[in-house]
Amino acid sequence: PGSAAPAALAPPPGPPGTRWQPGHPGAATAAATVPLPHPHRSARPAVPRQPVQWLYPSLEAPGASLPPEPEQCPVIDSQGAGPAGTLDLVGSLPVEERSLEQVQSLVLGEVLKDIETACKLLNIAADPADWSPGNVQKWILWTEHQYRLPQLGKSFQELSGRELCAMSEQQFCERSPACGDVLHAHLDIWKSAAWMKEKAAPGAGRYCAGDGAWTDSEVDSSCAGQPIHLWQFLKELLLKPHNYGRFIRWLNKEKGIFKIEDSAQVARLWGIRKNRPAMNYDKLSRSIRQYYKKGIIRKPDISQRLVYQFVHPL
DNA sequence: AAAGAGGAAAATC
DNA sequence: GATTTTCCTCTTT
Repeated sequence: PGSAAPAALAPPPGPPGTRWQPGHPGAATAAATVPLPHPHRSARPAVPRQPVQWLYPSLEAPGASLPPEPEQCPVIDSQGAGPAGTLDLVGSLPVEERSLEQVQSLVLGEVLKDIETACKLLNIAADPADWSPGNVQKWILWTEHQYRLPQLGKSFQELSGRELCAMSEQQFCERSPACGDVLHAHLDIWKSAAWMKEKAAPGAGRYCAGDGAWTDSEVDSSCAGQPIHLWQFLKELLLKPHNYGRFIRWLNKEKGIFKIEDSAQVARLWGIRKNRPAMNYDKLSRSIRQYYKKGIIRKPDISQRLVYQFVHPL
C-alpha cells in the first residue's frame, strides 16, 4: 500500500480570475505543493516561488518553531506557473539538504495537523479505509466546503472508505467531472498520511517537527460516543483559528466572547457534522438561543450582531 | 436584508 | 426526557 505519493493540491478551481485568498482555510495544505518526502513523481507540479519566501526565513531561525501563519502567506497561485519551475527551488537557491528536510517536515506537519483537526471536527477516523459510507459523505462534504469545490450532490453515495480508496482518479472523474481529480488528490494525501502515521508511530498519533513539538496528543476531553453539543462544536472551531478563523473567532478569549464571522459557513459545518444538510444560521442561532436559559451561552453585555459569549469560559 | 427573540411542535438520541 | 431541528411571527439593527 502507500504507493501513493501525495499529489500536490490543485488550488480550488474557482471561477476564472479568482485567486486563492491569503488565509484561505486551505492555505496550509496548499503548501503541500512543496515536494513531500516521497519518492519522486514524474509529473511533479511546479513549485511556486512564493512559498520559499516565507519558508526560508523560518529556516534561518530554527528557534522559531511556530509555523508561519497562513494569514501572512502570500497568495499561492500555481495556475500560472509552468511545469518548468520545479527545480528552481533547489537550483536557484542554495538550500541545504538538511534545510530542505526541515521544510518538508514542516509542511508535512501542517498537513497532518490539518487532517487531525478535520478528523476531530467530523468525528471520523484518520484512515480513509476505516470510513463508513456516512463518513465518506461527511469527508466529501467537508472537503467540498473547505476548498470551495462545486457541489457534488450524491455522486459518491453508498461508498465505503475502502471502496473509495480503491478507486482510480479516472473513476473519481467519472463520478464528478468537475472536481474528481482534486478530490482524488485530497484522498491521496489522507491515504498517505494514514500510511505514514501507521509506519512512524504505531503507538500514539503524534507528530513532532524539528525542535517544536507543537502537537498535543489525546488530551482533549471529548467524551467518546456522546453526541456533540453545539457549544462544544463552536469551541472546537474556536480552538483552531488557523483553520476556521475566517468563520468564527474570539473577540475576547478570556471572557469567552466570540464572533461568528461567516454565519452561513459555520452553519454549514455544523450541518455536515450533524448530518443535517438543511442546517442554516436561522436554525443554528435558535439552538444557541436555547442556551440562554441554560446558562451556557449568552449575549454579551454590549450586544453586537453575531457576537455571543460563553457564560463559563475555560 | 439579515440578525435576534422566543413559542410551538416534530425529530432524534 | 433532554437536546436539537424545523417552522414561524414579530422586533431590532
